[in-house]
Amino acid sequence: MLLAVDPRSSVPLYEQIVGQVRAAVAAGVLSPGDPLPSVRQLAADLRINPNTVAAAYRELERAGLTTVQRGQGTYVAALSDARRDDERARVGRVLVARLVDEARRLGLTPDELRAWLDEALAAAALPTSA
Amino acid sequence: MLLAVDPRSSVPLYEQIVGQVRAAVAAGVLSPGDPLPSVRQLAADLRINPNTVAAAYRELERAGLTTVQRGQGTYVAALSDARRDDERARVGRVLVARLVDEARRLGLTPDELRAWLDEALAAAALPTSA
Amino acid sequence: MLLAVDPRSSVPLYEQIVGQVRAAVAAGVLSPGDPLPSVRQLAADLRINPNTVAAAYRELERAGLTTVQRGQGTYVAALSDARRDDERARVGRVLVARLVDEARRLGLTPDELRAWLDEALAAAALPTSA
Amino acid sequence: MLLAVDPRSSVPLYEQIVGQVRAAVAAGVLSPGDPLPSVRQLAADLRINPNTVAAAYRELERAGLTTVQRGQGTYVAALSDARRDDERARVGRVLVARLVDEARRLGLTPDELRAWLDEALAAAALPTSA
DNA sequence: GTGGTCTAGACCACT
DNA sequence: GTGGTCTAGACCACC
Repeated sequence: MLLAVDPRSSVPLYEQIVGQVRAAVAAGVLSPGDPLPSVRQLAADLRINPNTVAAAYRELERAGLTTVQRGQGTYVAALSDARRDDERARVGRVLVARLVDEARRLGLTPDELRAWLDEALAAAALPTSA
Repeated sequence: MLLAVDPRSSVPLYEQIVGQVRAAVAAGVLSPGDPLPSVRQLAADLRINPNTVAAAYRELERAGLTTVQRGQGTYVAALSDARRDDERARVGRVLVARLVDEARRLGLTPDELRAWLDEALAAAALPTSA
Repeated sequence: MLLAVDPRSSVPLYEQIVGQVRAAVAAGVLSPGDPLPSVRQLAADLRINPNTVAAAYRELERAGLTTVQRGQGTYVAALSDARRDDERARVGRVLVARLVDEARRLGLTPDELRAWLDEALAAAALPTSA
Repeated sequence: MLLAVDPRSSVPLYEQIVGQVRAAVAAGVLSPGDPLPSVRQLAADLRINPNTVAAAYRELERAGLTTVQRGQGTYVAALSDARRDDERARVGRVLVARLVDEARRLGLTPDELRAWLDEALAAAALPTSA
């Protein structure tokens, strides 16, 4: 099971799905031509309404990340390298924005966030360049 | 005028107010015992609905940043103690660690993360110092 | 009443609404800051389900043609001149595509279409340049 | 191979087939009495579902372009008479007039319309001559 | 079987 | 009051 949703999150279910597919495409977990689960199948797996899955798939299709073969199913679209980099950046920005949003609620300061980020990066030993 | 809101922001008006009061307290612009403007006064100044200001004040009170003197008004509460700061830092580090963890899976670089963080902080207009 | 839909058309109701708002914005009938009818009001006027109107408004908002003021309503967004020209071209292309689509079903040829277009343009005496 | 289809086009497969047969008849590539490939043969050639081919043949038969000899196959019908051409032209002119009418309201120029028409014709791959 | 559209009705957050 | 989300269930075109 590639996808999972948290019904208690304040993030809408369909946005959770969109975000996870976006992330999977950006990370290369999903490649062009790969099929997505059918609307009904995914809805059954996630125990949510098919319309909710359909809303997520519609958004992915409009964003150009998937193509729909009528009567066949939904597939990951071919993306140019530049487009895929855009996706990667987009997903990254969303992750960071989520952090900042939560930090705002907690009253954390930018300096604290930057310091903690440097700490965590050092600990995780991420590659220093793309 | 200490406070200002942007009605077109996606951040709820009442959270904008909460965040700015939080920042003012953290920055020492507002000190324990200082009065906040009355709900009606602030609503008139910001040209927003008094209910919205009241919602913000309610959240501040719940968060322990202010105390309400019935019939008198709202005042900045005594600052939370050092233990509360520790807790804040712990939560913050967890949030940042989660971001770094997800970023690693996506192959994002530290430089990208730092740049996006600065972007998001600028957009959110968080207080610039503790 | 600015908007009208044809329930017998094969074009989805929500796309009819989107198309008409797009056209109204491109033609300057709707200007930045103008309010759109509320979702419920328009649904009642058109005698369709509010969800259908909401789907149209959601698409307009994602396309950047409208801004939503939470709790207030939906308004036409400010557009750059370039963006507005893009809209105009987009609407024009949609109109032409609709013609070509119908022509395809009828088995009309490109030469016929071009000849009839020239005829109709001469009859209508459209301005010869923008 | 006379026919080819694009499974990723938004034009239904069966309509692609119908349009191509129509074009072939109009262009004289197919003459009255000529046989069409069998449903199964064409489906195999195009690697699509025989039901889809059958749907296309059904529409051609309904449109009067082909006749079905039970147990024998499908053949191109005798061409429709001059009156049918007149009717076609009448409908075509109405469609074009509608476009020009709407274009005038939007302030579109003849040059733009002609350019977009050429674009759309190229994209739709209509037959290039009657 | 696939996805697409629409209706109906519910609940929510925000103003 | 406003729009946003979700469920349930229907019907459709296409393969």
